[in-house]
Amino acid sequence: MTTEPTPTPAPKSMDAIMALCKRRGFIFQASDIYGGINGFWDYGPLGAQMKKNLREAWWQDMILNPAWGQKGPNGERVKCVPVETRIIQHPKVWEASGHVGGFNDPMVDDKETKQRFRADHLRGLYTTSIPSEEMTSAVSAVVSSTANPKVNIVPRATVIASTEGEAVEAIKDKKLQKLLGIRSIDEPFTPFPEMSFWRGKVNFGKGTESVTLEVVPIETLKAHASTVPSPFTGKPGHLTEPRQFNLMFSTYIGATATEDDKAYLRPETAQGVFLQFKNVVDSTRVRIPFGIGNTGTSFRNEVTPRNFTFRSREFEQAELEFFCHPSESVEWYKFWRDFRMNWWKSIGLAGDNLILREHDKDELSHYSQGTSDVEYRFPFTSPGFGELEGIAHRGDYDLTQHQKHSGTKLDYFDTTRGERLPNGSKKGERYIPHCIEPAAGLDRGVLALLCEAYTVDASRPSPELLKLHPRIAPIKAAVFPLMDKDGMPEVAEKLYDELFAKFGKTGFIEMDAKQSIGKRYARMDEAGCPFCFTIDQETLTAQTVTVRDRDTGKQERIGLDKVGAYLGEKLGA
RNA sequence: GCGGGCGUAACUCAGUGGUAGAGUUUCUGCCUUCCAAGCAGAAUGUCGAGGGUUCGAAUCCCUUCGCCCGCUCCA
Repeated sequence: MTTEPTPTPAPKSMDAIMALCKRRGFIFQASDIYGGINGFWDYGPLGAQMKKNLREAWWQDMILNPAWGQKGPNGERVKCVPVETRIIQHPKVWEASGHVGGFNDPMVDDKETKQRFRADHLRGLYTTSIPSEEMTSAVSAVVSSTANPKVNIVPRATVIASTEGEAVEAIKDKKLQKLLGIRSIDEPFTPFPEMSFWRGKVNFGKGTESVTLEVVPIETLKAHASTVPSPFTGKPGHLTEPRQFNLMFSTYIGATATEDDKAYLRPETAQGVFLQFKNVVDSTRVRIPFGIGNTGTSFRNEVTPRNFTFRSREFEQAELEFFCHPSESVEWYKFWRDFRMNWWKSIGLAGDNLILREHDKDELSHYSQGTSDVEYRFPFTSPGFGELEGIAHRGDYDLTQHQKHSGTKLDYFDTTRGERLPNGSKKGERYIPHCIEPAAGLDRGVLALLCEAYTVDASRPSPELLKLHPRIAPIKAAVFPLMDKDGMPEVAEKLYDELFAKFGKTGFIEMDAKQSIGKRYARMDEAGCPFCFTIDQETLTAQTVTVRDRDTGKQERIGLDKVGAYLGEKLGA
């Protein structure tokens, strides 16, 4: 999908947003009084309620009334059920899911310059005894196949690049050449036909030599860490062996806590769903296609937690695993992708800051037939975007993996499929369902909603406000007696009681009589409260109040007895 | 992990070796009022933490923690 280049508005000030979040009690640093703890954030009163509103909206629109009651590609109402699964599961779960082994790529550090790079990005210049002219694909195939010779050959120089082409570009730089001990490049590098290396001619100081440029195998780095030259200095002996950074948090189960009791905190909630797939099918009258939803906390030991709450080490996900027949999976994938985009729009992220980005083919996991991200242009990613939710077509990968590792059958017997039998019923079909996974980050959602809602309008008496969608706003309404006397507080109290009884389940209802009316409006603007109802002199005589709209500042006068209905309509409650 | 910036009242910040400050906020009065209004008064500090130098440290030095930016990374 190509996106039209949209004019990028000046990003909002993240500092100002963070200051407001702290000032008004949306988000605090975790363990603040101890100096904080890197990568962890707490929610204050308004933030906690706001996040709950977001979670409830998800639950409402994904579990109780999935996709707003829309019909799916099969022409029927979408059916979903919830589960609540644990943060800690059997350690083997994470071996099956692949998180323990290959969660991330091995990294190498240069001990001298302290720089770190991905081991598989290291390209080496190898001098060969075979002159460039004589190198044919037949010769190179023989050379490559003889006991993986490159493992035991140390490159003359190294450079960091994700492709050979990039590496060639990089070593055009004279300064880098000098660093790596390259006198001159005597023949430009060109790709060698049908092989994964490039060749050229280089002078390392002993005259022109034929060289190949190719990936330095990780095995070479392990076996010859002390002699492989650094890509930063050209000096050998400063690179560490490739190290696997495990992003999983580990813990120990039981009071004795030995290595045998090691367990992991989940890096995603999805696996809990796959583990209970069979139990849900067996205990609930659900039939494929259907979804299982799960919200909860996950943990990842991010290398660099940063950007406020965007990349936290502890975060909450709201994930749906939607199971369907393989033949319908692509249709369901498109259905959920489009619905999730519309859903984020419906709660206030409408506009150019939200995009749906389809992953390129080479970005996809080997098992996936499609993945899209719902991405938001955060102030700190602008003009780029940051991921809010990933919608992935996971195929039958997860159920197959767990079936293999657990030894438990996880297939599904579909009685609506197969040829029709003489008695009228279907023969049935046994298969492992495919799974479509819309996985949303609730903390990232809250952050995006806050960033989108944050508005500075210098023409207003109160320039800073949060234009939060009424469904998400933690404070739903405020009641103000214009003056703290003449019977107004008593009327306000009564109205407050009424609104509290009707809407107190959805969020806070506030009452405030302190200070000037302007300050009270300003306070509510900053907290994102969409509506303020003010009791004035006229209320006492004509039984009407003013409603002030947060976004426009406009006021209208409505009957005191109509306030409940008015607010109910606006909140969609 | 590297480099740069920052850390002083609830908030925004001033304070380059000599008694910790301003504005806002909050609170108490008064005023009585539809947009951070006015007047008077009051409250609020382990100067991020630890150590050192000094007669004396918010200030200089070392260590450490956290936040922001860039690099790096991002199943």
